[in-house]
Amino acid sequence: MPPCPTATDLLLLSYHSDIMIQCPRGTRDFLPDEMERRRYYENVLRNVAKIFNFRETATPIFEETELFVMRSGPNILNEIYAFKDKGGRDIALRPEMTAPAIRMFVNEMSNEPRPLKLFYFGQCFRYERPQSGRYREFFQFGAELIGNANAETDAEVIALAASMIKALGLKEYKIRIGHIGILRNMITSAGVPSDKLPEVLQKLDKKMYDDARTLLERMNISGDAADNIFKITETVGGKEVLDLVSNEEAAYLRELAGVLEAMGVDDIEIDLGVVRGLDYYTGIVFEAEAPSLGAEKQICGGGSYSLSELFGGEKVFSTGFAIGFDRILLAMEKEGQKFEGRGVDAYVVPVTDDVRLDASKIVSMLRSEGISADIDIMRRKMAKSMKHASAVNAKYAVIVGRNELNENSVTVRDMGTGDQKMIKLNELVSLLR
RNA sequence: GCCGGGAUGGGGUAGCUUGGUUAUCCUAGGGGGCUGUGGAUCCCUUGACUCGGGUUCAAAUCUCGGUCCCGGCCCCA
Repeated sequence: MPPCPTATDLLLLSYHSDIMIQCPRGTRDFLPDEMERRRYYENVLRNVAKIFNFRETATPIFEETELFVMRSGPNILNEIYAFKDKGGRDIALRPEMTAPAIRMFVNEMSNEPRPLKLFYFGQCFRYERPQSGRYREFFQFGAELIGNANAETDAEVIALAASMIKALGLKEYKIRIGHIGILRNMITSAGVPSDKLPEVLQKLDKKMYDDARTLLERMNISGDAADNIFKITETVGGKEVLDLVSNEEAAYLRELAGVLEAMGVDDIEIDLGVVRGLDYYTGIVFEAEAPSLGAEKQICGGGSYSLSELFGGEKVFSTGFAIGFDRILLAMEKEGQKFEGRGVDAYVVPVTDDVRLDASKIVSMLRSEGISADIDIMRRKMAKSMKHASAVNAKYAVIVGRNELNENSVTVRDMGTGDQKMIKLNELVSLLR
């Protein structure tokens, strides 16, 4: 190992260094084209949220580590970026945004008129092995509806998620809705003591039916009852599948399906076998997946929960979800959805060097009128500037030459069609607009 | 954390099995010609073997390790 380079060494190196620094594992740079695309779709999501009267919030990118441990348990420490800051505080980059949103609600919004309809967009961080659709820095779009535990609340949130996916233009996807209590209720009424419930649920979640069967046999559950439980675990379909179960959770889902139908949300399935490991989930659970994505195909996950009392607030029911922005963009790309960048509206081309100041005045005038405009600053010759205008996808070339200026005019060339004409300077803005 | 496949100019690639001249081609970037007009064409030019060790007279090529990417497992709050 060579000695640490001094500042001077680094300065010398920086002149032309062989050392290349790359993005840290699992992170990405976004170049202008990609960024334009991302911003566009971010705003599609924002607009849908606003139409549903959800309002945008933002919380810090890092929080006290304890916040996430409270929500998800100490094991989460293995999977997040957590560290001590220079003041000795335990800090973590946020791995999700529901806990921060509820913290914000408890701290600062608990007296706001209910319901609260909040949404947010931002990056989260998880220390996991990256693969397709899974990054260490990733972007989530999320929403929380804090108010009441009822079917209208849940329907509002599910309708929002469904509208967002639709608005993005994704074609192949499935939204499944389940209720955390259906299986639980069934299993306990079959005679499983409640302290054994988590163990059984875990086996079912991992589809280890043989293990589950021996477990149930040990508790004197009949083979028929076990078979019935396994069947329900696997059942997904339209709302008619709810007829297979007669508990109150099924009745709730039926009511929810009715509200969704009234709202025109028709692209959902009922999944009777939903299981969640964490116990702050109180009712419905839903998720969306895009089959084109392979192993990391879940693009949206949500449900109703009660977290606020964990963070020192009153007990409030909420329903929320998060969309995996990177994944859903990836799915759209795989479906062949193209995004066309806009390019600059006007590219100002001085014909000769002696008109550059006049060209600068013109580009400046266009900008002050709110027209995106650019000008040759490489001191290129005219032909090269035209070539450049074409390369940067300019809509119009504004050609500034001595002939034009003598008539108080410029030549405007439509770079798409090649048509061009000379027009007076005072008509330029209205023509470009 | 585990299993497997990869990494060659800014982007896309040939070469690797069988080590051997100046590392192939396309594209992109910069400059120039066609002498006030882009997408065409021609000329010049910039620019790469992921990093480190080993084997060898000689390594992009063989070998070991690191890093990063990709597919899958685990996890998925």
